[in-house]
Amino acid sequence: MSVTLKDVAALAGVSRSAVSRTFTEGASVSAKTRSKVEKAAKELGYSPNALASSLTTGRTKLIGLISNNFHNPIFLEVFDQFTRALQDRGLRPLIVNLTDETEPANSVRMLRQYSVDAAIVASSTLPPSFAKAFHDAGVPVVHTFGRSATSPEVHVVGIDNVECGRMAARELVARGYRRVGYLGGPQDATSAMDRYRGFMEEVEKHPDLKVSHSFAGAYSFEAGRAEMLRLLADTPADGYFCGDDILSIGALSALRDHGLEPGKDIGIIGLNDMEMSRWESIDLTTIHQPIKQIITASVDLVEEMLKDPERYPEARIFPCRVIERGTLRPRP
Amino acid sequence: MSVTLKDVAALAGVSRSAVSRTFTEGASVSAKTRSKVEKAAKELGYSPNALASSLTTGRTKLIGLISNNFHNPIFLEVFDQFTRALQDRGLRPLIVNLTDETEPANSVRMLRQYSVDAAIVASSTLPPSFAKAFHDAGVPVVHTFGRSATSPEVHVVGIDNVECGRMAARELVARGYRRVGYLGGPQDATSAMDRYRGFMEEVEKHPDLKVSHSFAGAYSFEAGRAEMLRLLADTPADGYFCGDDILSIGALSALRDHGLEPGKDIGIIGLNDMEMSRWESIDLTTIHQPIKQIITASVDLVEEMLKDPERYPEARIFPCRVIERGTLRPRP
DNA sequence: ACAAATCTTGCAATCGGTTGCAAAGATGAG
DNA sequence: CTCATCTTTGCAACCGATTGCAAGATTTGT
Repeated sequence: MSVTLKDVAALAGVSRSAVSRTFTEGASVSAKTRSKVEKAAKELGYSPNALASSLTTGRTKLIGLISNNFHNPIFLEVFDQFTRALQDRGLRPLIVNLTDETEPANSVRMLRQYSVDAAIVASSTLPPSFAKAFHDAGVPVVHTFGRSATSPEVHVVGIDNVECGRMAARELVARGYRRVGYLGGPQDATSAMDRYRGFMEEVEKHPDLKVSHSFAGAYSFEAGRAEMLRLLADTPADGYFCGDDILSIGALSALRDHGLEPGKDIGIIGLNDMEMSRWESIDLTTIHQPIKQIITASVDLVEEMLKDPERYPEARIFPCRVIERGTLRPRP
Repeated sequence: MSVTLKDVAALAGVSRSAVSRTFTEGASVSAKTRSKVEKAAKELGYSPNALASSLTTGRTKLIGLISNNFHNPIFLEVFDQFTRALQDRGLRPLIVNLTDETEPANSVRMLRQYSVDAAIVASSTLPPSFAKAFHDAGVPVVHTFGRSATSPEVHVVGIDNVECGRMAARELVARGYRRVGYLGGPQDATSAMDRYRGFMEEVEKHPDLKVSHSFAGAYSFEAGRAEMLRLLADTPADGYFCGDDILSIGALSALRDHGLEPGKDIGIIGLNDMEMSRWESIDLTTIHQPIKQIITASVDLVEEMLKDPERYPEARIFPCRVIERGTLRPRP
């Protein structure tokens, strides 16, 4: 079958310990032994069994990557970045695709069975308690795109959703929209509610505004489109903050169906700045979320937790900024 | 730290073997022992260490999932389906994100270090030799979206790309397009070349047709758009087969920029039928690739290989069909 | 109630590595 | 050249499980 430590040791004429040591960083082996071992290893095509060694070292370099967002195209970018960032640092992503029914306890158990060194919960819709379940089970965890808090119970990396809500509201107001609406993600998503809070907080400073809000059933094209179609059937607002680019794109599709020109007849501002928003046919004005930095920071935190598991939970919140494109009328 | 077999055995007052046996299917344990053990296990919150047991059983239930397609939105659907299909059967996906430089040897080594039970290469752009490298290293492998062959060297699941090329050509001809073009993916992608072959084979039956072809730099929106813009600068064809929906969508964007109406001025037929193609603003006529069936079949094959590693390589090829939408003029 | 057949159970070896410890070897100072 | 010091090495125990085997416990048949 597969070649083991013992085989290499036999061929090289040294003890198993010697072989083990040549493959572990910073162990004491003479140059002579090392070269004998390396020669034998190459000859046999040996490579150490990571799982077996994890038994004694207690480190698997496996990182659980948990998400429930397999329908928002932004998550392909997220997975791309996460998987690369992890493997660049010698860590291996073990994916968990949360379906609606899966309860936290299940994923926690599963990831513990595989002795993951840490877990990353990548979702803006899961509650802080979900991430906390890992922490409580002794699995270091960072909640990426999680709810920001001044004293979080687990590491959180993401943006200030409330502030983004305000930012969007300010932007609509500054461009002279007077009937403004919030079109958010599902009401049980923490991100949707936080963005809503910020939005309302800001618009309430302007008593002359007419304000409305509604929530789509999911962060998806279809949900955004359906919700906007519903709004258009009645008296719509003239400027909307859509809680996510994919909702915005759905909403844009609804507008065009009604022969309305986005940015002229009705304004839309999104959130995320995903690749697609840049497409000429979409050209969405949106709030940029610095995905790359967020992911790098998340993986940084994972590494730091591996060094010091007792590390005090921290929130790393990144600033967002408005990206000017074609779906809002210009500032006066 | 974490609770082990021994702890449970001690608390339950039985041997370690007894505990192990209550947790392994079909082992011989009396009802009495079993209940004692289960009680103790629950009390301690014990769950067996999958990695430790893999040492003796030789099964990790880890499946390597290897891809280089992190920019085509269809792959979010693919990942969604794969991860669910695997975890529904108690298997765990270990992701490898192939960047351009990564050579096969690296991923093979890495996955062997983690003793994956099998590997799935999910890519239409990688050559058969890539998948074969896993096979040669003793890792059971299935190449999903791989090149179909009558006697493949490894399991292949996918579609007949040559036939899809023919199908697209027939469709264009039947609808009266006389100047037809192939706009394919990168030339080093096997799928792009196979689709090209089929397309040419079919159009060459009609000597009166004017035929052209070109290849985009990647399977991406930007590449499709760029290539179509280039074509429009000269004398474009009147009907195109774009080798992938995302290329098509890029091409459509280029057409609209030039004030051309897809389906009227210039016809486009894609391949994949990804979610986005259904969007009203895109409404792409395309060849449907049965992703779900392909993935289910791939995971089926994985399971069968686990039972019988010597299984003879097999190609499972699924039929495709044209989905009529708005980017080709109707058949006469 | 007894022998034979069938179940259960614990012992101990094993999977592929790692690591503390003490002995052996190398190096340097005097 | 001797002794003290620092490296290198192999032994053996261990990580957390599984499993063949033989002994002990139960069940079954008569």
